[in-house]
Amino acid sequence: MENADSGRILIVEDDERLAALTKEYLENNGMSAAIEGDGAKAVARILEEQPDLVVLDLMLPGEDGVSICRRVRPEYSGPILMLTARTDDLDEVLGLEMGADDYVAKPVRPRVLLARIRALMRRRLPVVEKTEETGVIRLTFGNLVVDSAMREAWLENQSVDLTSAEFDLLWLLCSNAGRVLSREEIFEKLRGIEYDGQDRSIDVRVSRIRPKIGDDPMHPRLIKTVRSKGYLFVKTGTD
Amino acid sequence: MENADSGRILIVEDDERLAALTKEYLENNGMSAAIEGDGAKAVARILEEQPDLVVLDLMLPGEDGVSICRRVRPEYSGPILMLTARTDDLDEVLGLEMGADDYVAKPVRPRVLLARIRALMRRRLPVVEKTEETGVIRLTFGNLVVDSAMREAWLENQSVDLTSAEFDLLWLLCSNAGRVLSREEIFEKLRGIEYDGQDRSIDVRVSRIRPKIGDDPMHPRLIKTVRSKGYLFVKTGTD
DNA sequence: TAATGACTGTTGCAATCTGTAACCAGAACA
DNA sequence: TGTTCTGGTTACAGATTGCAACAGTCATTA
Repeated sequence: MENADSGRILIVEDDERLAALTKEYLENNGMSAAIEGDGAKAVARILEEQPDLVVLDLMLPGEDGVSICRRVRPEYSGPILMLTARTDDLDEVLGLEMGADDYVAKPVRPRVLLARIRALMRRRLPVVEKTEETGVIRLTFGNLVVDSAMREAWLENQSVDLTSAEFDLLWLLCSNAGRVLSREEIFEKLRGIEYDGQDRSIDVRVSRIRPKIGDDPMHPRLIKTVRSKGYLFVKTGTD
Repeated sequence: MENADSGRILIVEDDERLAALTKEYLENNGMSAAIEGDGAKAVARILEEQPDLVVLDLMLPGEDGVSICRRVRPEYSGPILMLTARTDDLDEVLGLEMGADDYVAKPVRPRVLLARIRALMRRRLPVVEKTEETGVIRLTFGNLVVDSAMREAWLENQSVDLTSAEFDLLWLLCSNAGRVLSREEIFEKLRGIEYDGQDRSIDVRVSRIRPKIGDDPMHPRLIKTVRSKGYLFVKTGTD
C-alpha cells in the first residue's frame, strides 16, 4: 500500500524554485524526489538512476524535453510526465508522438500534479480487481449499522435515508475503516475511472452523507477529513 | 434447558471467564447457551449439535475462527457471529470470504451482543425448495413466498394477484436475490432482446409489482433501485 | 362481428438524484 | 502578512426514476 506512494521521482526542471517546491510537496506526500536542472545531464541521469517516474519540463536549457524523451525511451520504460509552460504548446506537443505518458500545462496546482503522478504510477501496478463482495455483509460502528446486502444503513435503529451513490461511498469508507482512502482510490473503486485531481464530487457526497449519519462536519466522529490525503472512516467500539 | 423459542447458542471462546460471563448473561435473558473452548473440537460440535446460533471467537487455540467457519459452513446453515479481539483484525477478516453473518469487535458489551444475537436470530434467511428435474421451485423471503412451478406468490399467506409479466420479473429478481440485475440483463432474460438504453417498461413493471408485494416505493425493503445500475432483490431481511 | 376487459408497452411529467461550478473560510506556506 | 491550497457548502442543470395516463394487442363473449 505504502510503496505505491513511495516511488522515486526525478524532476527535470530548470526553475529551481518551482522544482524545490514540487519536490517538497511530493515528499510531504510520501514520495521521494530528486531534481535535475540541466537538460543535457538529464538523459544520463534517467538512464542511470532509472527512477520510478520522471517529471519533465518541456522547455529546458541544454536540451529540450521532447528530445530528452526521445533519446531516453529506448532504455527507460517508466512513466514520463511532461510539463509545458503555456497551454498553446500543449497542442503542438500532443500532435507529436514522443513517448511521454501524460501532459500537464503549467501552472500546475500541486494537488493536480500529485493526482496525475499517482495515476501514472498506479498504471504500472498489477491490477488486482476484487469485486467478489459476497463476504462481508454488515458492519456496525457504535449506533451506526451498515448492511451491504440490504443496501441500507441504520442510526439508532432508525433507517437512514441514503441515496444510491451515498450508500456506495459510505460502504466503501466503512468497509475500509481505519484506513485513509484517497480520492484516487475512491474514484477507481466507485466509478472505475481515474481521478483528475480537481473533481469535487466526492467531497460533495461526503458532505451530504455526514449529516445523515449524525456527523458534525466541523467535528466529525465517523468520517474524518485527512487533508491532502482523503477521507477516513473512524473505527469505533461496539456500543 | 432447551427452549425452542429462545434458541440454543454455542459460544466458541477460549477465555473461560469471558465465556462464562457471556453464557450467564444470555441465559438470564432467556436463551440457552453452551461453551466450547477448544477450536479443534468446535467443528465437530457445531455439526453435531446444530445450534441455532454460533458465537465464534476469531482467535482460538487449536483452530482459528476463520478456518472453523469455512469448514463448518457446508453442513451448518445457521447464523454465525464472529468476534474479533482487536478492531485491527477486522480489516483482515473483512477481506476474506468466510461466511459469517455478523462481525463484532471486542470488547463487546453484553447488551450489545444480545442485541446482535437477537437480530441474527430474527433474520429470515431465504428458504429454497427445489426438485431434481426443474431446479429451484419455491423461494421464501420472510412473509413472501414465490413459487415458480405454480407461478404464484403469497404475502402473509394471501395470494398476490400478479400478472404474467409481473410474475416473470419478480421471479427473475428474487431468484437472483442479493445481486443487482441490470436492465440489459433483465431484458435479455425476459424477452431475449437487447436493451436499447431508454426503454422504461421494466421500471413500470417494478412500480406495478412493488405495491403488490407490500413494498413502499420510497423506502422499498425488497426490491431496491440501484441508480444507473438496475434493481436488487434484497436477500436477507430483518424484521 | 363487435364489444369487452385484461394485460402490457409507450409516453410524458414530476420528483429525485448527482455531478459541476462557484463561493467562502480555514489552513498552510512563503 | 498576503498568497495559495484545500475542503465545506450551496445553487443549479442534466440524468435518472416513479408513475399515471394512454394506446395497442389479444382472448373471450354476446
